[in-house]
Amino acid sequence: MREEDSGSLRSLRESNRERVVQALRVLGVASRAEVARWTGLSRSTVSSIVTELLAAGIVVDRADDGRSSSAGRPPALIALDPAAGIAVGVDFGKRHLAVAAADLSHRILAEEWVEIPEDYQAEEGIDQAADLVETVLADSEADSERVLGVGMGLPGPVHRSGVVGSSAILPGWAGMPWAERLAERLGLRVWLGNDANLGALAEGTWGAGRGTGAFVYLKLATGIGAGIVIDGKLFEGAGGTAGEIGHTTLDETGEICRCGGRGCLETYAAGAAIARMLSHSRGEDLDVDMVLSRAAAGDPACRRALLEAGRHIGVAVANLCNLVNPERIVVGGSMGYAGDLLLDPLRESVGLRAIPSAAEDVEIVPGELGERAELLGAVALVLHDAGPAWSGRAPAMQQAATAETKTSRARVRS
Amino acid sequence: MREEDSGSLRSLRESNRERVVQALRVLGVASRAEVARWTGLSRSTVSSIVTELLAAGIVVDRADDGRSSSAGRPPALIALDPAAGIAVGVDFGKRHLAVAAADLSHRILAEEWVEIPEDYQAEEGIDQAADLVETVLADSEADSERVLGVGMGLPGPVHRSGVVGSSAILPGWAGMPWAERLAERLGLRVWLGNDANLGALAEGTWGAGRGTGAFVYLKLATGIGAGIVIDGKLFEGAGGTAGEIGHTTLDETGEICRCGGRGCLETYAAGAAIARMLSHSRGEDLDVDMVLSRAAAGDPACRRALLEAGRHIGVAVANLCNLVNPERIVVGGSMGYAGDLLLDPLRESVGLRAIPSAAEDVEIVPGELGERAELLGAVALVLHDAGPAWSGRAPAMQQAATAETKTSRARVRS
DNA sequence: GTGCCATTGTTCGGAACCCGGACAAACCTA
DNA sequence: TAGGTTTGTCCGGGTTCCGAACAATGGCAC
Repeated sequence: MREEDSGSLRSLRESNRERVVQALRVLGVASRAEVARWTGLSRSTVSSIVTELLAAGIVVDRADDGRSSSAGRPPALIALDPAAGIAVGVDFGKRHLAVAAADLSHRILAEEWVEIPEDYQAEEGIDQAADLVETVLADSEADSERVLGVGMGLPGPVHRSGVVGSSAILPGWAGMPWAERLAERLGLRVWLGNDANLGALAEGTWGAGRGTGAFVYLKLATGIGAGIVIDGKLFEGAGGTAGEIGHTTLDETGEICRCGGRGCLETYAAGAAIARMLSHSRGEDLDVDMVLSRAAAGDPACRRALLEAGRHIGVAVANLCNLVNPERIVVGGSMGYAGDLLLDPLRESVGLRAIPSAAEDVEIVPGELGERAELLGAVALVLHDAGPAWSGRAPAMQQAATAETKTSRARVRS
Repeated sequence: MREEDSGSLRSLRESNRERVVQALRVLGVASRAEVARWTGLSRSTVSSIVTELLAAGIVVDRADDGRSSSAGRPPALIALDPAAGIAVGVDFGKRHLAVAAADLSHRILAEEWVEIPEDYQAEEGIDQAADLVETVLADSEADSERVLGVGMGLPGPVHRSGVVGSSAILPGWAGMPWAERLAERLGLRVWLGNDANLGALAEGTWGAGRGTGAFVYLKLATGIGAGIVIDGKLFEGAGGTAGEIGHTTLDETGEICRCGGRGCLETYAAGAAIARMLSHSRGEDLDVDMVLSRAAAGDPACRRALLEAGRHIGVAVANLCNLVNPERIVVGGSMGYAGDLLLDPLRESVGLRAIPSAAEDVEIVPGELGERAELLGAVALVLHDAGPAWSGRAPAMQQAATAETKTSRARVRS
């Protein structure tokens, strides 16, 4: 048992408080009774916790919602106070940089998306991101005191230590703790995450992964990555780099990959590989987006390329299904928009290669959040990880509650 | 939130009680103070819980352990009452059937291991297992009232529904809920598990997987399977069939595998495949054990076969490391005994093919429990899953505690 | 409109629980 | 033998959850 205080009454209260917040995160606007039903706690307990949260300014009354009231006393609606915290998300891509600021209810307050030149260097990237964060925060008119922190998504392995691993997309970034740099530059706390993991977080919270016990988010873009979510929690593995499906060996004698392996999936089916292959055979300079739009328009070579990519990806996904046996696979990333042009051969491959029970258990669907999945995930990363910061605020919160409550049954030791 | 009663005081007590039991499971014989330190609970809480457990007969005093006492009052040692429950484990292999009975402290009371003809049918297997369970229970002189249940391990995918999937080892078993049959025959509750998962459970509890955040048990025998343990809990996936690494596609154009795929790892490197290959080239009928002993004796062809198997397995394990990023991989199963003859090429393969950070994070070690891993895991399955049965007994337990305690501060409503 | 009903939110008492401190017990060392 | 140390128990204090009772509030039947 490594938890520091689990088992105590305090931790029980804390987990119940977190549960109420989670309920409001999911329900949006709700009455205390609804929260009680959702959490399984009694109305009295919920009432007590909500009183604390109100005093702490985490929750606010929401006068009325215009909902048709049923028989009985009309509920007093509450919701998370959007103004209680601002989370910033930063998403680095191969050629784009996106930044968004959102409140606790996940409403996006301001957002920026800029194209940046390929193969930009890390320093430039960080600088530009910092500038953009400042712009976005200014646009959102957020109280700077309320900014909880910044979530930063990178397309490559992110080790638990905070060091970025070698990546096919951002080769120059390896080996340095760039999150710290951004944190220093902005004076804000920064959480770092792999882009596929962040996409998984987002799709699992608001998108196609909701309500599953185990699902995998597959990001098909310039590179190929995956994020594994188990029981609503991201599974990151020992070092934080779980989900690197792009380096599944498809052919032991294949092309040497940047990762040091041979015949990795990425060398066959990543956006970069497809574009390179078609550019070569066509003699013109294509990128993934062009391939996708031409395929949609009916270009046979581009369709064929997607079909083969789907099959190749399907082999790796079949392996994944055998190993992880997920309930659902959510496909996102720019190539995910190819729809069934890519998904059908992928499904076919999985059906042929995964063991029958695993193939039957899994459902392969496109993502619901589109190209903003990673960005939303970066925001979610802050909201989830900064959530426990409320427990840091808890003493103050309880004092506030005490001051508010006349019959101060709750008191704080020191 | 689906838990029925989590968040309440009762559930807190229950989880603390379970924690104390878990501490005793791990520590064996211990003082209350040691348990308090291990669990992080206060001495008073532990004392109170232990009083309950003593009254319920789950825990007993262990007069003295002959341990050299340090300065201070000598501890009053306690331990789980071995007589409080008996768990039976059944392990089906390709050519063997093993049954063991163990007490709560995991001491094996009786054990049987019989060779059975290859390709035995399911009905025969179940019958023979039932007979053997009865023999073992008789040998162990166990009070039949105290038998908690039977854990049953099968070498093939076991779906959550209880239906056995198609397996290369037990082809005739697919599609039927054999656990129910055994349960009816014995009049005992039966838990069903995949053999690799059970091995993982065992190695994670007592063997080479202890203390890891995420580890994988790799069973290399007639077939190849894996069990994934995350935070001490078995990860089984949506349908309960996670870990089927044996059907990783190594070559899309390879031999057709029993599972319906092509070029699966098992067709290259499973014990059955190696034996078949060598038998063919030698013109004599070899089985895995013979290959292993000859390799150990220096036979070059057998050594070569193991080397190549190791490399092939390494490819699939590298994929697994990329996806799951485990901290450790524990290799068991009969082929695991080949030691570095197999593990060195396996490690080499992983080093070459897994992404560097994942390869650095992982440690590949042989299992510590040998051929009994699966059997012990079957026992552990019962002890873990029947553990919560104590909560069913909890009311009685509390009444007992009340009767025992003079100043009965604890009371029970109904 | 009036009385009944359903639902909600609050409050209060009861009970369960954990913790810290006090204390006796028991052993070791000097 | 005295002092120190660790252990197990007990008690008081404080926290927490729950159930029941109650007031508030609006819908609905008549």
